[in-house]
Amino acid sequence: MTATPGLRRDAQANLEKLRVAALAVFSRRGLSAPLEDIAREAGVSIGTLYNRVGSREELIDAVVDNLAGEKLKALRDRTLEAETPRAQLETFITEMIDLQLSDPAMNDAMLRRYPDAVLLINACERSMALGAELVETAHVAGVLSDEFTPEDLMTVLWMAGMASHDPAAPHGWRRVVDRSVSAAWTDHPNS
Amino acid sequence: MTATPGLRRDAQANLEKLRVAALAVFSRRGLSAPLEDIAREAGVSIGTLYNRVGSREELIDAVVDNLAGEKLKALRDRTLEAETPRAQLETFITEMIDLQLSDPAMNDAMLRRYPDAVLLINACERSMALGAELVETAHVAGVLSDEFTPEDLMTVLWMAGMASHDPAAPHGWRRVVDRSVSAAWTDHPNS
DNA sequence: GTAGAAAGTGAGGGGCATCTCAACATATGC
DNA sequence: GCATATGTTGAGATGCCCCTCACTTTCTAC
Repeated sequence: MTATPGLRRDAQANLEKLRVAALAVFSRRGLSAPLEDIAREAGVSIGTLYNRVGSREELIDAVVDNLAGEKLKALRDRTLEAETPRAQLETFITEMIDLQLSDPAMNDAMLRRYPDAVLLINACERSMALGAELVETAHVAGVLSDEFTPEDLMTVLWMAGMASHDPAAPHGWRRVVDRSVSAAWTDHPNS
Repeated sequence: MTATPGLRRDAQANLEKLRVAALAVFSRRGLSAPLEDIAREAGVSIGTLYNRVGSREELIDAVVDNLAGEKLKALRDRTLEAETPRAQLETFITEMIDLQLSDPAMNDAMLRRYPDAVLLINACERSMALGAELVETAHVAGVLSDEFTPEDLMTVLWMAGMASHDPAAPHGWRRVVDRSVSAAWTDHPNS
């Protein structure tokens, strides 16, 4: 993809193998998976991993597009397709939670573990900014209580993230999350 | 306290020193504090710690009364002093959250880390059973929506626990927690 | 071809915590 | 007193994971 110039051909290839492996391992086991596993899956030594990417954070950033970027972009698109401010915010929330549920890496991302993975954090911030906009739009449209702030949205998503991969979380966490949002609507479902 | 018979006098004393140290360290740093630190604080070697108590879980259970039992009992008492079902449940919730906020060990306990610390888990279960009763009493009294189940209470407390010692938690988590409860009342504050 | 720069390798060192065990100490019963 | 069962000790083994670096291999430009 992004041919890094001044990199020997084998190094380039290894970097690519590492990207592929990192993507697979991160997606399966989350962003805290042992780097040794990624090197092994790439068919490369741990030393090479460190030669190519200086740290876990850089490795994350090297795969951020496939890891999170695309998914968040798709989420944004589907969100903006919705017709009403309410439907938009609802789409945003449910899809974000689904993402967290289905993808341990996305979950780690949204929870800001690895705050030094700059590109990843940026991608998350952008999504959160969209979320905040949707909240404000809903306020202006008069369909969402002013009591429900953008920060409340962050909280609700944070909670979903924490719950979604904790076996000790109460089974009914989703009820509470859903209700926290649905209680804030001030309209009938189609405005 | 509980003189364990068939234990030599010095061993008995060391066990007591370990209890004291464990209580202090757990309270300060949570139930996952290194056992070496507890041994050091007790003025005893790590080997002795393992001789006296076979594992972290047993050590937790050995101090469970002072660690959680008393506090939970006090909480129960203050809860039952309240005059109305609503006031009782409110007391229970706010005091439980305060406990989690102020005491890392209580937090670990309520979150069921260390599920093998049997006595600790029992103590927590008892508190949770009280919470569930209060919810049901409030239902019967007609002051709490039937939509708010005992499991919702667990969820809310779990969430508070997760948030209270996570620096990455959104600042406004308490808003959402409080609202999840207050939205469920069906009366005016004094029934 | 070949030299020399670039890259690959993986054993090993470091951190952190758990847990063990052979050598050493002491309380207790006779 | 003294034998001995009972305790204590702490260095070191184990388990994870991170990261480095002296040595080997491979590319590539000439």
